[in-house]
Amino acid sequence: MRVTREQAARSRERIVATAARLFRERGFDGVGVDAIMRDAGLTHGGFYGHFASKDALAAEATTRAVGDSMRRQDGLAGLHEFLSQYLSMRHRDDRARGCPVAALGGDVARQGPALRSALTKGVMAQISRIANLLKGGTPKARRRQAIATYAGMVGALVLARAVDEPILAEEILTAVRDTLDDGHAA
Amino acid sequence: MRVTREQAARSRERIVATAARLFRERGFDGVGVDAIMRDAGLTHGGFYGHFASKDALAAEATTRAVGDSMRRQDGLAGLHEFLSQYLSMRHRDDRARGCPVAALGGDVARQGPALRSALTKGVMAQISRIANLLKGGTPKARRRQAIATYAGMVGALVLARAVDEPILAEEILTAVRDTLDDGHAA
DNA sequence: TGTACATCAGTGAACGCGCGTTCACTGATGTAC
DNA sequence: TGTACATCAGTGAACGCGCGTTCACTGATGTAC
Repeated sequence: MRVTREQAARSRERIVATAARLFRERGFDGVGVDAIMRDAGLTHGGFYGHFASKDALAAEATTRAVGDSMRRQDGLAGLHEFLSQYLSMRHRDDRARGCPVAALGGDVARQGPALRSALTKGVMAQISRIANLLKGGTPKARRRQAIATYAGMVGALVLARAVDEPILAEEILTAVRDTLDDGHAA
Repeated sequence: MRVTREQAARSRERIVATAARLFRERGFDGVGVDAIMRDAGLTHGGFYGHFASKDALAAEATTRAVGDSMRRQDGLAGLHEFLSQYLSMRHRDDRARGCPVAALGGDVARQGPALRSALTKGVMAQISRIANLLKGGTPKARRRQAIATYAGMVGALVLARAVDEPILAEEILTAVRDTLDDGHAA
């Protein structure tokens, strides 16, 4: 049955938000169109009224995830707070709402160009933001340090998630957090 | 037709080696049993004479990839050489023979326990090796620094591969290489 | 050492299932008068 | 404002394809005598 135009827009919205969550949680190949639609409270047949393909949704969902992720950081006071939130067991165990670069970075190289482009924008935005949080040195040095900091963060999260022992995961997160904090203070 | 026992052992060997390569290149879900068997010069029907399941092969192939990766480092002189090899565009563009942790780390959390365990062993071995290459400080401090170094390496590689602009990829690799080299020298 | 039979590595067709996509249909919404 | 018709968001069945797995079969190897 037909629904209000406004309600249809809300449906589309819900599909994108659900996909942004599920793709991060289970990967692009780990979630089907039917799972997304069911989670959004619809049936899978209606999907193609909203999107041209699963790939098209994936690109839009990735853009959404990146945007949400950046917006979430707006409330953070500084790099120290950012680090301790990013490098936490809570973040490790919450792929669905966590950093899309860490969650999807490994897969994205095998996906379409739209998707890659969306994630690349996320990487660039994140580097710029970290660079702005750094103090002292030339802009060039700050950018270099921002890249190294972000790489350490993403690597630590990937490692902490890959490893099957929570104690080791925690050790990794703590070691990188402390090291980056030190480097920042110095 | 039946073949020599020796030849059968070589077949099995070839399947594992092929899988270790293809899984890193395209991910676990990106390669089918038939593709692996074809690449190994066999037909897919014979697969289950060698392995209980695709998952069982994946675990063995991951162990193999980790072992090969560690063995490859034996010839390296020190951390500086290791860093410049790991953080190179050549490594970025050669998933198939590169670091299995960077190639599979993102996927492994959604896979079976045998696979995760294989990759966890790789992470632990790599951390120990880097710690041994470091000089000065307590063993505890060296381990902490080794973890931070490894996280930076893995993160840099993941980012460089995720990003769709080679110039940015190179900038990331160089920035992390320089930063880690500096930290090591200091 | 030679012969006869059992074994079993590898082949290729087939099965079942899930997934992306399509399509005819429904019935409430939107629009023209 | 009310009525009649067109539109179209959403439904649910169906299609085609690929993939993991199974299986009957082949014929060379391994073994027992």
